[in-house]
Amino acid sequence: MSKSTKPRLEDVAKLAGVSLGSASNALSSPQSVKPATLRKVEEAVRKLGYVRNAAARALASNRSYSIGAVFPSITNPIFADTMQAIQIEASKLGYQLFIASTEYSVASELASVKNLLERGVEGMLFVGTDHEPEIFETLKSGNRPYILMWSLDECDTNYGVGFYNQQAGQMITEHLLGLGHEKFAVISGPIFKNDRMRLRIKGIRDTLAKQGIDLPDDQVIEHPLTLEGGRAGLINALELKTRPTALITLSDILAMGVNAEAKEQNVLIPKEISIASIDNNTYSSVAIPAITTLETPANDIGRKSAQHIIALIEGKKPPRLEEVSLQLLIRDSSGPAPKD
Amino acid sequence: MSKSTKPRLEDVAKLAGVSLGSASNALSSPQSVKPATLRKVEEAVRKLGYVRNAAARALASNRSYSIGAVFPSITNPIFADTMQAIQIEASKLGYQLFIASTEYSVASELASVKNLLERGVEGMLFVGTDHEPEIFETLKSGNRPYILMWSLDECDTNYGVGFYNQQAGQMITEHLLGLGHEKFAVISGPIFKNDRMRLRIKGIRDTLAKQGIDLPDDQVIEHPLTLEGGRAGLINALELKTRPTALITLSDILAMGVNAEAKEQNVLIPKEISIASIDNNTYSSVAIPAITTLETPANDIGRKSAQHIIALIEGKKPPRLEEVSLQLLIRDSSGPAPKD
DNA sequence: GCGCAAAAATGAAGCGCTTCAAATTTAACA
DNA sequence: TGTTAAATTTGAAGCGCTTCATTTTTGCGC
Repeated sequence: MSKSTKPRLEDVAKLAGVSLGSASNALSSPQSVKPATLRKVEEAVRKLGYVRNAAARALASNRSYSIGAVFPSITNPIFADTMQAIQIEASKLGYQLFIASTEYSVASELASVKNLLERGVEGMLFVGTDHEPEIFETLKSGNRPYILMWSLDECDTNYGVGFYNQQAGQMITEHLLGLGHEKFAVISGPIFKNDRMRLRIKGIRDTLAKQGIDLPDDQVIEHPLTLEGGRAGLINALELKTRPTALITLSDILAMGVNAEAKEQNVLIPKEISIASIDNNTYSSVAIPAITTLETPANDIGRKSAQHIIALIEGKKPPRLEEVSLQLLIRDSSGPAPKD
Repeated sequence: MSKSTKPRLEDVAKLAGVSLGSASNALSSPQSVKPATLRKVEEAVRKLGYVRNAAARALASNRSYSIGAVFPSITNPIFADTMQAIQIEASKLGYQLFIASTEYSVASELASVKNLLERGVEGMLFVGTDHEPEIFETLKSGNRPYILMWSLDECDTNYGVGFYNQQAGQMITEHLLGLGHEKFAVISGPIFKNDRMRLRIKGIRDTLAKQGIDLPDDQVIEHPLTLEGGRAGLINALELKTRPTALITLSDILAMGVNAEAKEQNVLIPKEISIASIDNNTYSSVAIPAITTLETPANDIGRKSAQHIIALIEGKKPPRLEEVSLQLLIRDSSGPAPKD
């Protein structure tokens, strides 16, 4: 009894003794067939080991029940949390998530989008606002909704779920200002085409300016978003003309690198230099010293984004901008400015 | 000039002045059409903003050029690395990766597999060997190849890419034995349906047994794979009848939790108790103390798995078992057994 | 039991592509 | 230039499903 070829819905229908149309209805809208029919179809499905063919379904119905999300990186834990939240929520609502990652390469993003579009995703999620205009044009002309996650600052007329990165910069700066710091430096991830970094820096700079503190460009140190980036950043910071007493890292992984390098260089945190960060990834609470950071609710962003994009797909009207709340977690890496 | 409806390949063909078949060939096997034809088609594609319909392609060709991977968790950095490596490699070879995550729930795995199968994946990747037999049966009857990642120990006749977890257990134990330790405890993640945990424990137990050291069940402490799990594990370990001087955590995240709790309880690592782990995730090198761990090459596993599954899909014969190499990274969390 | 509206089932059309046998064009060589 | 084989192109069939206009069955009130 060899299953030479995969059973089709027609085989199911035949075995169940119903028409193809009824078999289809039984699977797609069970409430529209008689219980007896449903039962017969379900049994035939089981007997045959029938598996629906999503490609045929998508082709015939012009629906794929899938959404796409493009991330800068899969391995950054903060995005992993968001991905997970999106997946769980989408799955609850009957949608499948397709993930693309550009590994912070701008060039490949358009290619990823096209690929997802070919795949028939009905809506898309992006991180941040800095993307090739062609991407948005493609989406719009294809009539596909999309949502920008994380950054509300420059969402323009797009849908967004996230927070204001400038405000994030402001909050973390005010914390350090409140501790009496006056000499600042910032370690950022790559800034090109990254609105989160750009706007956080702007928030920091503006907040400092209000106190009459200048943050010249050379005090904003740019490195890759890795532990090594953080280490290199601290080394650079220590070589600055005026050595900072407060160091803001724009992502926790940089802060962890700073921690590690500080230990090697025998720099005391927070005695000599305070570190404050933005993200709150899983590991920053157990870093030594534990990192003071602004929690950006990656989970909430993912969950809400999934809800909103699916609402848009289904013709509903979610709020255009959804703001999630930031929370300052004061831990051990920040302290009063040293008095010299 | 409204694009009322999405352009089809037929529209492209018409605009390019070639037949539907030629247009298809131009896109799928460019070398099989004349350069002039190719050029005309490409231009028409550009003019129309044509996007291929993967569903139609898949339906007509019975190929989806996609693979599926089922992970226990998206957020564990060790799996994130593997996912990333698979994606990069698959993409290079012209395949798309679909990721499913069961969040360590056995029940949902079969559902995930069915979903991926509906979606037309041509091959699948799993973590470990402990899966519902029904999953493998479904795959086999559907004639879909699959590969088991991470665990070679009990691959039976399946294809596998990974290492021997028993050997991993042995290696980490021998390191501690070499430091003179005699009192051991293990903190494991959930063991049910998790061959990695089970086999690592067996490796540890057997190695200890050879030295005449017994590892009774109550010295194997089971907690979720979280920082909190690690913390709770240390607390349990300290309450054991014979307090261990050597603690093996079966995943780095547990070791980080132990680190954190040890600090709070004023337990000195490695002076009073040595910690050795298995994984080497991104963050364990900067933990304080830095965690001695057995590096399991998550990237290699991902890359090789992608290569092998695609080889299988394309009818080639990759090696049935591919072993990746383990490396002991001795850092600060392990040291000589205290002499009392 | 009858008639009628509502519910359920039917079956054929068609979604947009690939494929392949057949037809046509090109290239090679005498 | 003529012939033939090789290289291209063509166009129709069909992948497995959903959909929807029709037909058939069911349920209800009298």
